[in-house]
Amino acid sequence: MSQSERNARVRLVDVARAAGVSKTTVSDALNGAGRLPAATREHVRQVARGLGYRPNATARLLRRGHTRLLGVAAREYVDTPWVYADLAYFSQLTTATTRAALSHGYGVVLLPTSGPEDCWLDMPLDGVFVIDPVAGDPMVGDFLAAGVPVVSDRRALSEAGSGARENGRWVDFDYDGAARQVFDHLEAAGARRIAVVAATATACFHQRSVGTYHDWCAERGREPRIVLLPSPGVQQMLDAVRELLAADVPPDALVTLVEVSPPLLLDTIRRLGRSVPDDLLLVCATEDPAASYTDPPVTTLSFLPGETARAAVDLLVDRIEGRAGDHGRLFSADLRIRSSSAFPGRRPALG
Amino acid sequence: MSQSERNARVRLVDVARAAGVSKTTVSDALNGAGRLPAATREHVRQVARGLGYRPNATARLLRRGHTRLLGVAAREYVDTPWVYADLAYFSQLTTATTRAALSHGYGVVLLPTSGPEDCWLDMPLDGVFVIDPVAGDPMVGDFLAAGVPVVSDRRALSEAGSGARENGRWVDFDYDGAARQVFDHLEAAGARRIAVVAATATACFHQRSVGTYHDWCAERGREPRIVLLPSPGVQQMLDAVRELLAADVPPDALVTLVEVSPPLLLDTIRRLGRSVPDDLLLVCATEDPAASYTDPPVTTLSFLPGETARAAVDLLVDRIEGRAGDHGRLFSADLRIRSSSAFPGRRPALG
DNA sequence: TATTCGTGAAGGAACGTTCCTGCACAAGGG
DNA sequence: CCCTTGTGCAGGAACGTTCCTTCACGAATA
Repeated sequence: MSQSERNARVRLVDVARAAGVSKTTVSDALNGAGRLPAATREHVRQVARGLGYRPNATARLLRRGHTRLLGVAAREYVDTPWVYADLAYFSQLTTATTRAALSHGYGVVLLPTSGPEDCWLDMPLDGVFVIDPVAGDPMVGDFLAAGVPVVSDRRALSEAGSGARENGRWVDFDYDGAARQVFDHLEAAGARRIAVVAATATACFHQRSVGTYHDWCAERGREPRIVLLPSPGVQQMLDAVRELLAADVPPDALVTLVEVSPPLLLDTIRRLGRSVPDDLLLVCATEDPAASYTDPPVTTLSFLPGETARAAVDLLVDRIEGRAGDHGRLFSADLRIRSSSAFPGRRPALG
Repeated sequence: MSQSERNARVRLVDVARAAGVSKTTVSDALNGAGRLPAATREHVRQVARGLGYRPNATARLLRRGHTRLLGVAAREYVDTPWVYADLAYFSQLTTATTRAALSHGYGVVLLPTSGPEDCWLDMPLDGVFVIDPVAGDPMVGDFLAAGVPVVSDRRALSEAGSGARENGRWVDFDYDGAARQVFDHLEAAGARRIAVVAATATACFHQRSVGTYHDWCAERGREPRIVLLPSPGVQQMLDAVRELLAADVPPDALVTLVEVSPPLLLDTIRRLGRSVPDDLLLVCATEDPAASYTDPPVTTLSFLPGETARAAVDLLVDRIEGRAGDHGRLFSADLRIRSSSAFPGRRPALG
């Protein structure tokens, strides 16, 4: 008795027995369905409340066929000692994804990026948003094969093959265009020796931006100046900047592709005896709102985590709920020009 | 035919039929259970692979009785237009929770903090971490009543009543002690006019710290100086600091309880013509690692999101998996003293 | 030769819901 | 008085697994 009492949750049939009705009646009464007189409905509810009945979520799910749960995984930095969510971009992306999902009535599951093979398939998901998949990502293929709708980038979906056309949707970025926008702007502002700080990750954003930078330099016969960080981290980042500025012919413009606190970077540059924008133009790829409150305000390149997440979730939910909709969305990064990247006298309109 | 073909996922029985065996055999073959000769096992696996069979996660869950899914909800800012996850503390807390959960083999669901009543009970969770519950929080009570183990703070659990002793575990903070530590430190460093910036949220950390500040001032016959922000936000925060420093008799120490970028705050103070720590001692409650890289480095009060999350998840998983374990953990905030809060000549040992 | 034993595999209950089908009964129309 | 219609509710299938029980059969033992 004490055994069954201890861990036996009260079920629908228990309520039915106690109320002297069938389980159909209980289910209908609690869900507001069926043809029941108010009296019966109320009576059943009383009994259910009295017994402390709570429906079993899993059983409901099985019956209903959907879980209203969306998975999110940032794959780019799989198997690194540090965690993607520590980066502002991913943090904002997951936050925005959560918000968007909730507005559609979906919960969000943060997925393991590593673990036993196929372990992600154990989660009862209605759809998945795979952020920055690695090349030939098995996760994308696994979910598509399991019939779970996926939003990821276009390349990953086409790699995954069959099932992708049916269940895959994509959200892509024009990384090349974004990088060129930055370099063109700096050149127009007078920069001739642009330096770039990026990370050596598999991060396709970094890889492609660095590639674009090489192309851009080659087209102009310039020498590329790049520092590649093995890992993100405040100290590594600042050290890289110190090293760059200590060169015999220091750069006259700096582009940071790795996340760094803009006011901190500005502070560091100041301590090195340089002045922004007089000695050095500065553009930061960052999501930190602090950039617009510094002196001078810092020009930023944002990858619009909020918009991206919203689009991804909309695409996913349309697919899940069987509505027609776009097959993908192409985003362009948002370059917000501020004083840190305009030489005095030729500042752009935007202060 | 095309209808059933289109959306009918291949099930265990389909594999069984195709392989000419029973579902038991298929289940055993795929799960490595039962007494099967290697030949049969391999044959079944071939057929399953050929049909593209993927087990249904929900059905498994129902059978197994557990989902290996943990819920996380930050309740403090329920029904505010902005989202808790935008704050560094909560962001780090959820990240750390995710990491800890994954290390135990659990996924994490970010829960809606608002929505139709009881909507959180629709999620198939093995346990829940309710961060900063509001007074008389229904979420804590609902989960406990549904037999779902909960980790939250001690007060919320005792309010929730029955079921709490059995299924509840707690993680508490010594807010009062932390606040006193800060004020005592500033007084020892020579401060006589301490100002505090906090938020008017239901945030128990802010409420209690402000209360402690009042007590602390009363004990010394000092006049409390407090600015309460209606909402967090970079602009509001900086405006509050400007207002404080513009007073006829400006404060000689500043304690910020709301999240703000330390280098940005320092920058703002500098632009107001004040110097840290000469004119103003500074202590920030923040999780931003940038604090130690500024000039001067900023004294911080951290609420140890990493440790808190790890402890909460350990407590939860112990309970779920039926292991004995602690009933709770009390944390004390981590005051890391740096140069920003030491008058020249009486700097503490820690640089 | 009759009995045990171990192996290989099938059948079916169970998990806890939802929902389709159907029955009994009362009221109303012909 | 019979047939229809509608109401109130019960029974049971289904969702797709896992796993307990049973069973057949060939080999080894008495």
